[in-house]
Amino acid sequence: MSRAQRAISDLKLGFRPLYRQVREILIKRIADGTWQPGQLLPSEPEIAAELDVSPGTVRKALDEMTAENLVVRRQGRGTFVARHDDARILFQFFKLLPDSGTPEFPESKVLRVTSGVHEEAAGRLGRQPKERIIVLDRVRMLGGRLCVLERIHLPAFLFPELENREIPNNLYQLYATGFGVTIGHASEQLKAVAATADEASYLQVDAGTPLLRIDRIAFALDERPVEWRVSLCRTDRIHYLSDLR
Amino acid sequence: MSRAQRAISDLKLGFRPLYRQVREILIKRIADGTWQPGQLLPSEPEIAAELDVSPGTVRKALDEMTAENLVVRRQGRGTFVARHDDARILFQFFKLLPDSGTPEFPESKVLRVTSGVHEEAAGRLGRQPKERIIVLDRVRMLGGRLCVLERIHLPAFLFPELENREIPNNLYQLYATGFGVTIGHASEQLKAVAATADEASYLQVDAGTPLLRIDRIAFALDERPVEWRVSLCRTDRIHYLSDLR
DNA sequence: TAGTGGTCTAGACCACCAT
DNA sequence: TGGTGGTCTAGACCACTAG
Repeated sequence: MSRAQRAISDLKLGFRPLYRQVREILIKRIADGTWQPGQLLPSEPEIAAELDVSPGTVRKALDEMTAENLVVRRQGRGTFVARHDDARILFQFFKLLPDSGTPEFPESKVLRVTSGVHEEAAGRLGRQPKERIIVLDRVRMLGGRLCVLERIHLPAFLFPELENREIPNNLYQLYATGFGVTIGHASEQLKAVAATADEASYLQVDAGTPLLRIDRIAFALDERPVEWRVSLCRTDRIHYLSDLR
Repeated sequence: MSRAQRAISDLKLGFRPLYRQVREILIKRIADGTWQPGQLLPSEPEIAAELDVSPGTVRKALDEMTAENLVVRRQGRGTFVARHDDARILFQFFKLLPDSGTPEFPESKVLRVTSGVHEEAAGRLGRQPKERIIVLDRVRMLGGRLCVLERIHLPAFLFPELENREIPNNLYQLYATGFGVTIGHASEQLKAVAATADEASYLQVDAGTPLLRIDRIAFALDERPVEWRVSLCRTDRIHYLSDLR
C-alpha cells in the first residue's frame, strides 16, 4: 500500500498514529520470536525503509518501547531486544529490598510442582474453568535469610512439560527462552495478613505474625495474563519499594 | 548568548542536552510560582522564540514534563501547569483502592496538629536536628469506613502558620496554593506490622491485627524532601495497587 | 475561522563504540 | 574509520477547541 493510500484508509477507519502502528509491528516481531531476547535490531533507517515510513517515526516508536523496557538502546552499538536478566528483574519486577544494604536478587528453593484443575486460578488467568493449571510453590531468601513464601499459577498449555524441567531461580527468563512467553508488565495488589500456622512454619515465624501479601498478575507482550503469583513476605528486615511519579 | 556561543560552552562544561536545559528552565518557572498551578503556558512556538531554540526542542522538553505529570496538554487549547486536584492525587499519589468498586478520594478527620523539635523527622527531611517540625495526625475514611491512621511531618519554616489554618482534605493542593510548595514525586516503603493497642483503638480493630504500614517521603519540584508521612492501613477491604511497567 | 497541540517528514551534526 | 543512536532543526499538514 502506498503512503497516500494508507493515509486515506486511516481517515476512513479508526485513526491510529503511524508511530503506534510501527510500535505494534515491532512488538509483534518480539512476541512471535522473529526477534529473540538480546538480539540486535536492524538500524533505525533500515526499519524505516522496510516499513516505508520516515526514520523519525521509527524513532518515536522505539522511544516508547524503550520507556516500556521492551528494547534497550546502546549508543554507538544499536538497539537490542530487552532480556529478562537478573538486573532487569531486580529493577522492574522485584520490589522487595533490604532495609539497609544493597538490592539483591533472591535465591529460590522449589517446594513442589503440581498440576490439575484450579478454577480460581483459571478465572484469574482468563482461561476456561477446567483448563489444566500448573502450581509451583517455592521459598525465597535474601541475604541468606528466608523471607518469601510464594505460589505461582500458570496455564499448562502455554508451558508444556514445565513440571519435568529444572526450575531456575529466574522464572521470567525461563518463560521467555524456554517457552517463548515474554512478560511485559504486571499488576500487584498488596495487603497485610496474619500468618497461618502452616505459613508460619515455612517462614520460621509465629502464627499470627503480620505478613505482606503480594497478589500479582503478569501479562505477556500480547497483553494476555499468563501468571498469577501470591507471595507472602516477612517484612521485619525488608520492605516493598514503590515510587510515585 | 548566541546559539554558536552556547554550543561552545556546552562542549567545555559538562554536556547537557538542550531540551533538558529547557525542561529545567520551565520547571523552575513552575517551582518559583512564575507559572501557577492551572495556568496556561505560552504556546510552543512562543517559548521556543523566547529561549532561542527550535520548536521541536521545546516539544521534547514538554513531552518529558507531561510524562512526569508536571504539565497537562489539551489538544486545541494549550498546555497547562498540572494541578493537585483530587483526580490527579487519586491517580498518582493515593494507591489504596477498595477490593471491589470504584476508586474514591478518602475523607479525612484531623486529630491534632502540634510542633516542636523532632530529630528523627528532621533527619528524614534533611533538616538540622533542632529545626522545628510540624506534626499532623489524622484518620481517613473510604466508603464511610475508617481505614487509615496517619502522621505527617513537615519542616515548619516551609509552612508558616499552618497550625492556625483550616486543614483541608487534599493536603498537596494546600501545600501548592497556600505555601508555594509543589509536590513532584514521592517514594514509599511498605511493611506489614501488628497494630499497637493505641493504633488498634483508632482503627477499631483488635491489638495485634496486621496493618499495612506506608512510609512516604514526598519531594518538591526542586527535589527537596518536604513531607514525611507514615500511614497505617487496615487492608481487610482495601488493597494497595502497584503497577510494574 | 483562527490558534493550539499532534503527527509526520527530512536532513544535519555530534557522541559513542567496535575495528 | 565507519556505523550506530542522540540531538537539534525546520516545516508541512491534521485534529481539536473556542469564539
